[in-house]
Amino acid sequence: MVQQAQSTLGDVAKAAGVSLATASRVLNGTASVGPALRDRVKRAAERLAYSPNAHAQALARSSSRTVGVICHDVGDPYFAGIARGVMRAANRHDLQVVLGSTFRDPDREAAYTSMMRGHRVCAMLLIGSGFEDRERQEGLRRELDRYRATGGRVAVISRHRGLRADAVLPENREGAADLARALLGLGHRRFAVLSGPPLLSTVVDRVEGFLEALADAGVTVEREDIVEAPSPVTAVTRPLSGSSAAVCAPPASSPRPTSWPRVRSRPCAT
Amino acid sequence: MVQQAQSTLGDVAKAAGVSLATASRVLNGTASVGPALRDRVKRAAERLAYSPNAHAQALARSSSRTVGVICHDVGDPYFAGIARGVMRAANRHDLQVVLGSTFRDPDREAAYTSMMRGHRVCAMLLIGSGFEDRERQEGLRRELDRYRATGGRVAVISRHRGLRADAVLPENREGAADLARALLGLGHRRFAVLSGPPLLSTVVDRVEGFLEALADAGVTVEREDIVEAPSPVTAVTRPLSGSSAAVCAPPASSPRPTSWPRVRSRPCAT
DNA sequence: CTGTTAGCGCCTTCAG
DNA sequence: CTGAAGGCGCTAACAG
Repeated sequence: MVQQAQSTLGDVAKAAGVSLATASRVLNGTASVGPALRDRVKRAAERLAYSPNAHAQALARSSSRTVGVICHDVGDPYFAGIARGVMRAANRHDLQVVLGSTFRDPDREAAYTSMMRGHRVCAMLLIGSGFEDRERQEGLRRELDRYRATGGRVAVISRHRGLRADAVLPENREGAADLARALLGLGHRRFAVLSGPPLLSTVVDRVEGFLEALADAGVTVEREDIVEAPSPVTAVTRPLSGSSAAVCAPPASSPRPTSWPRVRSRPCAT
Repeated sequence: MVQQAQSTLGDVAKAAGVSLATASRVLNGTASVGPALRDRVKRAAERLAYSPNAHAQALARSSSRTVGVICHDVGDPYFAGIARGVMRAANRHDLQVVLGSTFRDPDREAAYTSMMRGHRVCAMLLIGSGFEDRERQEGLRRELDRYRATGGRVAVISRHRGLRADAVLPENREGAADLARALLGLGHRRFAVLSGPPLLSTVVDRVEGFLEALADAGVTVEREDIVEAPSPVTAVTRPLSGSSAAVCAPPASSPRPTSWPRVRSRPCAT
């Protein structure tokens, strides 16, 4: 099979015997064009199997209707569920979506953000726990600030540490504290904590909230009774989210108890 | 906050006191540049928070490392799982992914394919059952053929009807037939079929396979005993895949029995 | 209404 | 090793 070249607007215009501008106009409905010409253009476009080059358009218009979505892992039901909502919204608003799965690698996350900045996405959505990594976190903040400085919008879910952005935040710390208090109320006094990888902020938050609430009641947990699962639990049919092994908060992907998680929506001052 | 303009390669070049070409070269590592200039360019780029415009690049290079993925619904564990694998592969090969969820709307599917053609993705992946719709199916075929004619690669999962493309195909018909025979072997003689929406090819295939196997044994199913769930079953915590209500094949998202599904991988002659 | 003409931001020969 | 210039495909003023 021969690799034909994609036909361009110029080709269409020529084939229709009109100017480039006219062709562009009818194909975009930008301005009214005589029925005769319009018809010829449309016919030519169809005949040449014309498909407007989105890059050229984006460049010429210097804008594009695409948003970037970055999550830890679309395969995770938690993220998949959110992604689903994003896709529905995208459909509704006729937006394109470029997706990134970091697989919980902070470097990959950084790579994605800059790649999306390069793509000039009009908005960026970061979903999932941040990382406990001073330097990288700082780098991310800078990158996002640059992005916002040139008109980009960024929103985050479940991460807040030093990111100036619209955010929806599950109250991990509070939720874990509630759990601790509930357990205390039941009369328990000795605890062990099975937590997730401590490089995830959400994990740290939950453990801290849990321990603090205990501490307030004069209960302490032995260091050795806090065990950290090095990575998401995968010994199940479907991978669970990063912190699913944390006993101090239900897995994000489990059915949401009536009162959990409490979510705080924090708009970002522009 | 003021909406600053993104700085361009030109800006960087000017700030570094070099030509556009040189700036381009150091930023792309395309050719060797004197250490002095190289340093000035890099510094300028950093200072200006330069981010190469991907669209401009794609246009100039007339190529881009992005692939398109279209599925029925990323929120569905079945598709989420596949998407996960796609993302991993994309990461490995440094490919960008633009994602589409059709929510089982054939029109939206068509919109996505042409949108991705416009984006000049280097490959397109269609995941999930096709639709039983002569006309639309034909339209899709034409669109994909045009895409392939200009160098595009297309692969499909779980759909075959008249699409010339690399494919991995679960053997719905055969699997359903197997099930029927197994049931017959158990001594059953009266059947009812709870199936999915009949506009999905996979559903039709399964039902047909099931009924045919029964027919071969001289067993028929009353028309009224074949009930079609109009849409995917959603009365569960997580949405199941389109055909999950079909009794003649396990839901795609359920743990895979040792011997199911049988998958056929059909490479596409180029 | 229709055509001409600049760019959009970057890459890439082609000379020097 | 470095710079100048043409072009990628399309849009958006401007003139007719």
